[in-house]
Amino acid sequence: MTLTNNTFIGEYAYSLDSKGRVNIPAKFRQALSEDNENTFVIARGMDPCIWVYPLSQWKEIETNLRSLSSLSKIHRTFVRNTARYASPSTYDKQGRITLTPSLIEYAGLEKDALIIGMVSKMEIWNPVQMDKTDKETIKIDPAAYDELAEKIIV
Amino acid sequence: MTLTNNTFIGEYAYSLDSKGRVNIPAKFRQALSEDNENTFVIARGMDPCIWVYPLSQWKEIETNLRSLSSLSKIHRTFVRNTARYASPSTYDKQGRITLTPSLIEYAGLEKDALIIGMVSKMEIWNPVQMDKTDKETIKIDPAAYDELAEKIIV
DNA sequence: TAAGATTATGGGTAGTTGTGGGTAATTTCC
DNA sequence: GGAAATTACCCACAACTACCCATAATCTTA
Repeated sequence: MTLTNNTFIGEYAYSLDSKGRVNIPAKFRQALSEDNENTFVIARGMDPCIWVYPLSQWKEIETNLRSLSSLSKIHRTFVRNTARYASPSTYDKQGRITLTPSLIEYAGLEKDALIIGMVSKMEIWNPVQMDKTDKETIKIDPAAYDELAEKIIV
Repeated sequence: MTLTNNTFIGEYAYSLDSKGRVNIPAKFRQALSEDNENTFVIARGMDPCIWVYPLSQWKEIETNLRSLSSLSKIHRTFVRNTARYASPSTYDKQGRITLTPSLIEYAGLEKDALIIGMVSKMEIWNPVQMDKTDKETIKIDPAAYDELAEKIIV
């Protein structure tokens, strides 16, 4: 099956092994374009989860970060928080990446890992935390949500 | 007969086999344009059913999703909810696509599957659920319904 | 109406994928 | 500089999925 380059959709349940490795879904690996050199960049998500970017996507973020001024405190803080916990990770012959202890702790990962395709990147969640976040979603303004749906969904 | 490209109308009754496969009506396969590479994208419908998009149609949705910002919580939630349950599925030599267990459960599918043409996409229903939903339709505001009908029907 | 083509459904098999663990190379720290 | 810990790379196996073939029912067409 042909997938769009560097596009990730779907949900996958995998497990984290004792060495801190998780599988990257085969479909996601196949979607990676050549210039990514089998490498992802893992970082803190805005939600309590890990964000996983294809290398090429992360490079664009780096370019954007470069353009921010070090004179502005809010810019400095933003750059620091973004760059600080980011780390490249190449997948092994079995298709697994190794997560850093710091990110595992941040996302509260234990045995189970839920990998979610977010189109331009993917997220790794503790399923328990994902459930909790799902339930909070109900509190989101339904009018704003519907408005979005109307714009996006065919 | 030649149908308009990527346009689906009519209703078909098929069965779901033990491997989670359903037939795509031959007419619908014939209506698919070449650039779809014999592939559909299945996703959660707004009603308790499965939505089936031609690949090209889904790509438009993906493009729209890409334009949303990860800094906005409601945008993130929307992207996640949309992409999470979506999955590409190419039909096999017999014209069947494989549904994911998650979507089968969501739509409450058992043995029978009702495939409904929705013009730009199709829907897969459990016939029992479809009946139930039909009966609830009566509760829809008849004035609003008529107003729509006047706009659309020649 | 009869023969051929197409369509719907079932099941087998080879290749792929997910998961665990082992070993060698590298790094860290005293 | 050497021991301990960490990391990167490799192999093995079980489970699953995609692909293939078979058959029966239906439709098409001459």
